[in-house]
Amino acid sequence: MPKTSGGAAAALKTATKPSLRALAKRPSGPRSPAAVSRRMRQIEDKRSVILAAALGLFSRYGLHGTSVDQVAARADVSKSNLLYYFANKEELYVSVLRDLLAVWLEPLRGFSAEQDPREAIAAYIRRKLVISRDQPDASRLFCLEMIQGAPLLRDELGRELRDLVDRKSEVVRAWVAAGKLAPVDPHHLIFALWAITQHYADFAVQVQAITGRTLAEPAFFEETVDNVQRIVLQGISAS
Amino acid sequence: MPKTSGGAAAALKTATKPSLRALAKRPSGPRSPAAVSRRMRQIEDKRSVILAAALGLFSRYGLHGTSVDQVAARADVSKSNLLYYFANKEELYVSVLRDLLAVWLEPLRGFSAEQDPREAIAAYIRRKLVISRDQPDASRLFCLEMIQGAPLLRDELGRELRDLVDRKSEVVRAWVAAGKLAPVDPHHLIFALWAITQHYADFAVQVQAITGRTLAEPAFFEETVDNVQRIVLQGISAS
DNA sequence: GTCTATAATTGGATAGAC
DNA sequence: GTCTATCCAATTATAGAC
Repeated sequence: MPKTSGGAAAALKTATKPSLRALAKRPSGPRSPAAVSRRMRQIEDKRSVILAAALGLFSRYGLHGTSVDQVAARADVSKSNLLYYFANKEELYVSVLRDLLAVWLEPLRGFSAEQDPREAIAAYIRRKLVISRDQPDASRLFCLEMIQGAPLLRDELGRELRDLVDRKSEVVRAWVAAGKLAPVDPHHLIFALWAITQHYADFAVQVQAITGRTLAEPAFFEETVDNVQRIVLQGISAS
Repeated sequence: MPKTSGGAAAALKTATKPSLRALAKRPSGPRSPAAVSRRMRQIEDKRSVILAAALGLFSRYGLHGTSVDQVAARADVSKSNLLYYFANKEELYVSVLRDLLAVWLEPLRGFSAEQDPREAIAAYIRRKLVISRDQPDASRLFCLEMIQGAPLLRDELGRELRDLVDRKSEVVRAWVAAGKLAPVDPHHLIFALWAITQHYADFAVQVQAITGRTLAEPAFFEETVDNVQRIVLQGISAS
């Protein structure tokens, strides 16, 4: 296997910092099979391990509350080795954030005017709560970044997020126009959906302090899905 | 006036660090009129200025993202002077947090079983949104602290918050039992109310990026109150 | 009470050997 | 690619004069 590493790997071998920096900037999407040499796999794997460790710490203690040393320790690499893969602390932080936005926006893409709104929204609530259960770190870091004014996501917020929300707002408007939904402002509806579902990740400590339970418990998870769906869809007025 | 400062002030004059430390620990509630000498007023005033400055910075950048120097600069005192009033950075931070919990819990106390649930909840939503509009810093810092696992509020969460929520949950249960409210779990309802109303403070940047508006605009504020009330009370299903 | 040093520590980042 | 050693900047906190 090592012998099969061809031109790409050889080229990478001579290249040191500069090419690695270029690599670092590429978003971690799927790559063309030809480019996936064994060496590049190792590099990507290590980057992933570091990114995962960084997410766990940044999401709890923030950028300034986390030291490079701590991330390195959790990823089981040395500090200087980490700084070989990421030029500096901020680049590491931004790399983590970048991967986040995709996860965050994904569920909303599902909405389309042909769907039944009640089913679509019920499904959306469940999907978001699954994320709050399985990826609370991602949710928390996103929240942290927002609270701080999202200095590093501001540009993307202005574009990607806004575009998506605008498109989905049209879907909601169409539902309302067709009489399939009570008259509600699309923006406020989307905010409500985001807020309630994220709450169970961001305020997990509070939820646990009050109820004594977490989404990790299947029974509590289902109970939560059911209640959130009912509140948003039916409201709480007596029928 | 200075001459009227009697025994209490004189006692304070000789006492230096120790007594000031003791003073620092006292929660900033109303004090007996006799104890409010002119000197103590000055001390309390200065503490308040520092606390306000600290809230503004901690709520944006967190404990570690804020330096004592920055707080001092914003409060218009020197760093060492600040450290005369607060033993260290953490004591300052905890002092800010302490004042917060009261603000945070206040609106919920209003609930009582005799009220009409729809009116009570509508009023609650408005009150919380007023806080999100007028005291977004408080909301954000509270959120920051929760995300980090509330290491400094954990104890109080376990008691004060839990007790209050338990009592108000009984009120909600009574409303449901009386058929005045659709069957909903009190905890999830309270979480939903908290989440949606806080969202406009904590995610203000996102709200602004998407809608181009803020709660500071009276029209947008009223529109928000109206939509949140409708979503929670009526739900979004077509009637 | 307030200020001017200054001590003491942490933590990000680099240099250079291997 | 990885490590050790080290530099350097930023900050917390204290000492001590006024």
